[in-house]
Parts: sequence; structure tokens; C-alpha cells
Amino acid sequence: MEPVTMLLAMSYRAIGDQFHDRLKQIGLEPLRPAHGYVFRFLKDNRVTTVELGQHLGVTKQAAAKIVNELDEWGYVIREPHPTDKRAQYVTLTTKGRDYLKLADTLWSDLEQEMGEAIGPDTLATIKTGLTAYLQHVHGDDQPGLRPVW
Amino acid sequence: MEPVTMLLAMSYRAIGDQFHDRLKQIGLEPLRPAHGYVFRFLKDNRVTTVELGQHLGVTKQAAAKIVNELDEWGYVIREPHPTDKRAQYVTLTTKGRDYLKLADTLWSDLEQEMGEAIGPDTLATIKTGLTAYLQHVHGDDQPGLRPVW
DNA sequence: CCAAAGTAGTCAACCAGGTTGTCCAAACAT
DNA sequence: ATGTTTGGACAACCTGGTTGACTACTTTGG
Repeated sequence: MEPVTMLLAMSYRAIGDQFHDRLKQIGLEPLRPAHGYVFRFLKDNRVTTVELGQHLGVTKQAAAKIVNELDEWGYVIREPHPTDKRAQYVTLTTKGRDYLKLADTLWSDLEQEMGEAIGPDTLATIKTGLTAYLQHVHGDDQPGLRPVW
Repeated sequence: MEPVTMLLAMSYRAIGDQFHDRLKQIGLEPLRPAHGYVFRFLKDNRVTTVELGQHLGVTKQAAAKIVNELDEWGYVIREPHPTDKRAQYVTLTTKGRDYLKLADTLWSDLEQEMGEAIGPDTLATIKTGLTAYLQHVHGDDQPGLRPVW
């Protein structure tokens, strides 16, 4: 049997590929996984580029590049920070929120299909098991998002 | 609860980070995950650089770069192909086999610890569940290894 | 048997997504 | 008031991949 690490990598890749395929059929800009993480983060948080970078685990410069793209494509806008004249809030546009909604549906479809393929109870065990593992490894501080190759 | 994709990504990252940390303490060359996949593949297969690239899911040129590094560091050597004068077999040196043995111990330690943290039965369910999922998605052809960010 | 097509490997140019380093203007802590 | 920290932008660079071109060798089909 493959080591669990392999299985994690291959499964992540497998489900991600399917997501990407379905997204491509719809024909949007070539959004990458990182963009999805940005949207999901912006949805619940009012943040600056620096904070976004910390969340993604990249430098503020790298985060700024991503924000630039998303801005050009109309998924986010920058708003002046109310009290700090240096800073800007990055927020989702309607287009951004629409995309996120679509993506979330897609993800939950795929998760549903995974449940049908391997059994909903098995899927549930996987999710609680991995959650517990992350809790065990990271305690209460945020785990790294980005897989490293 | 986080979507299963997130959990896969974060868990892969979490266990990979631990592996990397422990490896660093031993103080070898800065081997990356890809190198590990190479070693594991070379262990059971007599292959050329082209075949290695196919297995990794990268171009032959990219595979050649990796082989070059590993050759310089003494983990692999190139041998002339017995019948095809263009081709070369890439094989593990003793140093390469030793590294692989070490890495495998490390991985199984980490898997063991994961089992202790979340329960061996849960871990077993995760492994069989993910294996079944991969079977479902890819049938009998080889799944992509490399996580994409 | 030989010509045409295909393949292993190398070299070179390029690209994408990060990094570090530097700077400015604004904010914060004495 | 001043010295230090911080958000953001700009630039140079690094790494791990890509595509394209080319050579030497192999394979295939008439």
C-alpha cells in the first residue's frame, strides 16, 4: 500500500484536476488554486495585501502580484483604508463573489461524488481524521495551505 | 467543516513539512519532494530519463535537470543502455539507496505517529478510502503525482 | 535493403511564480 | 519631536518548469 503522504498528494491532485477541468469548460480566466484561497479568505475577512500574504504563506510582494491580477480581471478592488492612509483593503467585487459561489458549488459537487464513490461514511471519517491530524500537528495556529513540490 | 480538498492540501503540507524538518536535522543536500519520488521510482524500475519524466509528469528536459543534480550529488549514475546507443539507464548509487532507506523509515515513523494521533483504524480507513477514490477517478492508469498550486 | 518517420538526449531561450533588497510615506512609541 | 516600525511599490534575481531546435540513433514499411 502506498504511504499515506502519496495518497494525500495524489488525491489532492486528482480532485483538483477535476475541478480545473470543469472550470475550464465554463471558460473563465485561467484562475489558479491560489486565487480560490484568496477568494475564500476575502469572503470572511476585511484584509490588506500584507495580511493576505501571511494567510497564503507568501511574501507581501507575491501577494501583491496576485491582487494585481485579480484586480485587472475585475474579481477584487482595492479600497482606501479608513484610518491608515498607507493601507488598502482588498475586497471582492460582485464578479468575485459570483465566482466564489460557482466554485463552491463545484467543490461540493466533487465532494459529493467522492462520497458516492467511496461511501459517505468513509468520506466523513477521512474528513474528521484529517481535521484531527491537523489539530494535532498545528494546535490552534493556522496550518500551511500551499502544497510544496 | 473545511472542504475535503483543503484538508488534503493542508495534511499533505503538514506531514511533508515534518518530514523536511527531520531531514534537515540530519543535514543532507537540500533534497526536494520530487527527488524522493525519483528514488522510489528508480528503486523498482530500470528506466531512462524520458520514462522518468513521464512518471513525474514533467517534460524530459525537466527530468534531465533533476537527474543532473542527483548525479552531481552522487545519488544516481547513468549507465549505457545495453541495446539502444542513444539511451541511458538511470540507477541509484549506494548513497541513493541509503537515502531512500532513511527516507522510508522517516515516512513510516510519521505515518505511525499519525496513527497514534488519530487512531490506527481511522488512518487505515483514510488510506483505503483515498486508494479507492484514486481507483475511481483514474481507473488503472497512473494518477498525477505532483500537486499543483 | 533502404528511405522515412520516430525517439533519447542535449542545448538554449523563455516564462511564471515566487524571493530578497530598497525605498517612501504614514503610523506608532517613546 | 524624533526614532522605529509598517504598508505598499519597484526592481533584480532565482528556481523549476516550459517550448523549440538539433543530433545521433532506431524502427518501420515498401
